[in-house]
Amino acid sequence: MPNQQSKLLSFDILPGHYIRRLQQISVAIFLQETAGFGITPVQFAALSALEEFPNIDQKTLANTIGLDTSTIGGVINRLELRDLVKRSLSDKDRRIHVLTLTLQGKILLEEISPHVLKAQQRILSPLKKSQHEELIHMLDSLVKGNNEASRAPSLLK
Amino acid sequence: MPNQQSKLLSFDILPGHYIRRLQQISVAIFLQETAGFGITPVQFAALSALEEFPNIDQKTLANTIGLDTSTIGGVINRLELRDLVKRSLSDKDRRIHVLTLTLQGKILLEEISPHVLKAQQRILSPLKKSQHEELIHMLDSLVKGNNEASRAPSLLK
DNA sequence: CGCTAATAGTAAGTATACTCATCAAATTAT
DNA sequence: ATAATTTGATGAGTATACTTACTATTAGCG
Repeated sequence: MPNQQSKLLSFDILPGHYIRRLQQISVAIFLQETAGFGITPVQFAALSALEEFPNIDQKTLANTIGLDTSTIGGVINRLELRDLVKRSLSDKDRRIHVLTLTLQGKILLEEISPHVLKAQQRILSPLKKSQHEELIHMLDSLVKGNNEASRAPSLLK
Repeated sequence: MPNQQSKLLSFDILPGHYIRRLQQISVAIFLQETAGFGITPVQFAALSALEEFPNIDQKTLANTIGLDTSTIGGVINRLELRDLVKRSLSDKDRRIHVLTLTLQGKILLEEISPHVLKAQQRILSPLKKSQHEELIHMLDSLVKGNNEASRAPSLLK
């Protein structure tokens, strides 16, 4: 367990610090387990979401996986360059770019899935099996309970 | 709670996805609560670590807060530009840049601390008080148990 | 019907966070 | 002591992740 001896806040006992470290670790394990595919966690989320909800636009995809429209543009660019995703202009609304998985995208998604699963199990491995559900439940509460904070306007001027 | 209907992996039930979302939310709340200071979570961790361990070098600081030496360079640059940190060459080993908090850095750290604390409480607010300890304990286990997986493993034990 | 407001996407700028390559300085090995 | 290796720091390159500003297009209202 963490210790606290300074009279000031010690960064290393703050939830925010744990969360940041855990995110770094989670990404590292994902990349290790899926090495050779050249896919990042965000790219996997994008492909996975497009498999579940085909023909959605960039804005909807961004909302689905929790990104803003600026970030999703770059993600889709990289996936399009590798022919994993097709981006086409909508006829009904020419502002909208409709997204679909290509055949290659679908194949990659199937091939990478067991490795992604293994990565997730590795991340949770320090916990007892009984704690896995508990953790997921808490993370779910935290994300849903703070959802509106996620893309709030910056007050840094 | 999450639902799962696709035959493939659904990204939104994976721990990695929750962790990434929680990190985004955690940063957003930190920036909201500390608006006006213009300090990021990583910069706060760096200042806080330098308060606790003065006169350490960049490599040690990087290990302490869980960054690699490339990333810490930029962080220190920005803090140095704002006169919050002083970087000086070591006499004993001229490869080493020794870091110290300036007076301004110490003052900022004191002033920002209550806001950081409030941010942490806000992040945890969707959980019951009794679950806070439990979550921190699990995050601690996950980070320590997977510590070597990260490319910037922390030396904090 | 035309003007205004809202919306989808892009672009530029900042800040993590990593990789690999490079450089200078220090340490180790022969 | 010189050569080989290791080490601390930097720089280039890639990928999130956000901001504000801007363009193009559509929708809403009088």
